[in-house]
Amino acid sequence: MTDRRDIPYRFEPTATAAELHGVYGDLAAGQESGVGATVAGRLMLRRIQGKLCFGTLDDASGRIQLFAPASVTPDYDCFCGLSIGDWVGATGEVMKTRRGELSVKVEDWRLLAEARRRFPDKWHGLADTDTRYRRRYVDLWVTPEARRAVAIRSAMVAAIRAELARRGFVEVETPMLHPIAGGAAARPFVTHHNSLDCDFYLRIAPELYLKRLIVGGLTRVFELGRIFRNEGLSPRHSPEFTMLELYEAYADYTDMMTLTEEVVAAAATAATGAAEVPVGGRTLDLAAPWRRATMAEVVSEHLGLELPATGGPASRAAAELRTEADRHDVATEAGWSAGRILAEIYERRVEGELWDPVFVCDFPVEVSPLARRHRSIDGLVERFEAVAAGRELANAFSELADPDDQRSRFAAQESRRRSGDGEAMRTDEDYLRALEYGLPPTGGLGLGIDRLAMLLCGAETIRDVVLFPTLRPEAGSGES
RNA sequence: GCCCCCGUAGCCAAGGCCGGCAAGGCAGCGGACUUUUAAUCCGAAGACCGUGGGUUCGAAUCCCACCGGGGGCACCA
Repeated sequence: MTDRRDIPYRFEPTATAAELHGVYGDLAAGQESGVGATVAGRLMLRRIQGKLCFGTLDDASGRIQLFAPASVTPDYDCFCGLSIGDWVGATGEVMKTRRGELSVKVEDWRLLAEARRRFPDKWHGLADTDTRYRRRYVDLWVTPEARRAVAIRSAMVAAIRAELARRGFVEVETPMLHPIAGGAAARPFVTHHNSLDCDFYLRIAPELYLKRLIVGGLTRVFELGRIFRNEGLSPRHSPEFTMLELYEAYADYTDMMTLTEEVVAAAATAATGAAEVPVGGRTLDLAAPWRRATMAEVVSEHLGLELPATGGPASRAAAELRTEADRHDVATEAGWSAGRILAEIYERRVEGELWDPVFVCDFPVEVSPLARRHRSIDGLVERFEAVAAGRELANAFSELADPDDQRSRFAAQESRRRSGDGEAMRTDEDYLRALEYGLPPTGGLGLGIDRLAMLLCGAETIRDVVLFPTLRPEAGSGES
C-alpha cells in the first residue's frame, strides 16, 4: 500500500495538543471519546511494549500522547521504528488510557520529516550555551524557557503596539542605512553601496529621522526596530538590538514618564499576566505610577549626603563632587562640570543599585546633545532614564527644537570628536535644516525592547531573549 | 584589547589538585514485552579527551600557543 516513508506535500491537522486537552481533559481514565482528531508535531519520547507503542508528540501548543496498538495502527513496525525528533502526523480517536493519559489512538499516520541527527538527552536537554545559541532550532524543542521567552516577547511587543495605537501613534519605518550615524553616541557599523559608490552606516538610533517626521506634521509617531552599535558584547549588550522610539508633539518629558509607566505596565500584564514580575529571586513591581526623582536626589540618597547638581568646572559644587567621586573610586577628568561628575557617579555607583522602577531626572547638558535645556535649572536638560532592577530601561527628554542651540551642541560634540572621542556625534546639516522649518514642543522616548523582555522573562542575559545572538562564525561545517 | 573559568561519544557527564588500560546515563543498533509516562529488562557497539606543540618511560590530567564559549574589566548618550 502506501509507503510510510513517503513525505506528503501538505498535511492538515485538525487540532493542537492544547485544544485536545481543553476539550477532552475531563474524559475518565480508559474512556473513549468517539471523536477523531488529526495532530502533527515532533515525536519527543517513545515507549514500546511489544504489540503496543506509546509516543509523546510535541507541537507548538504542548504535548499529546500517541497510543498505537499493533492491531489498530497500520505499518506498526514502521511506527515503532520512528526516531525521537521525527515529525509525525497522526489520526484517530481521542481517548484516555487506563492510567488517564489523554491520547490519540493512531489509526493512521504519516512521517512528515525525518530527524537524521540525534536529539539531545530527553531529560537533561542542552547545557552547552554555544550549542543552544548556534542551534536554536534544537534548543526550542528541548528547552522550555526558550519557547517561553519567545511567547513572552511576542505578547509584550504586541501589547506595546496596541497601547500606542490606542493613543493615536502611527507606526513608521525610517532608513537603516544612514549617511551620518546620528541620534546617539556609539560607534557604528560601516557598509558600502556599490552603485551610489558611497559608505553608509547602519543606524545607531532612528531619533533624527523620527523628529523630522514631527516637523513633517506626523504628531505622534513611533518606530519599533533593530539598531546596530559596533561595541562590546555583554549579558546586557548585543551589537544588534531592538529599540522602541516614539515622539509626541506638544508633549514634554513629564508626559513621557506617564506614557512609559503605563505602556510598560500594560505590556508586563499582557505578557506575563501581572505587573509584578520575578527577577533574580526578587519581585519587581512595574505597576504605575513609578517614583520620580532627580539624579542629585538618588545619588545623595545612595551616598548618604546632600550633593549639588550644578556648577561650572571651577565651582565649589564641582570640587565637592570630585571629592565624593574620588572617595568612591570613580574616575573623573579635569574640566568636567558638577553635573558631569554627578552623572558619572550615578552611572558607576548608583544606577545598578536602584531596584524599584524610578525615573531619574535632569541630566547635565554636556551628555545630552539632543535634549532641551531645563526650564528652570541652568546647566541641566529635561531628560530622564527609567531604571528598574538596576537596569536602564528607557531614556527620554523634552526634545531640543531650537536650531541655533542644536548647532552649538553639535559643535561641542565635533570638538570632542577632534580630541579623540570616537562616539561623539557628527553635525547633521539636514537635521538642522529640518529644525529651521520648525519643530514644535515635543516629547521623545526610547525604550530598550530586549531589556524589557529580559525583565519579563527573568532572563540573566540578553542572549536568552534574542533568538539568534551574534556569535563568531563557525569555522568548520559541523559535526558527524 | 586585558584578566579569570570552561571545552571528554549525537546529548548529559565522572576522571584533572596527586600523570599509569577514558566510569555511568540518555539517544542510536539487535532482542523481549498489549496501558506506558525519563517505561523496564537482556545484548553488542560507539571517544582524533577542542586544535597544535612541549615536558615525561608514559599526558584527558602538567606547561605553552591557538580556536570556540561563558563571566569580569575597558567600552556601552
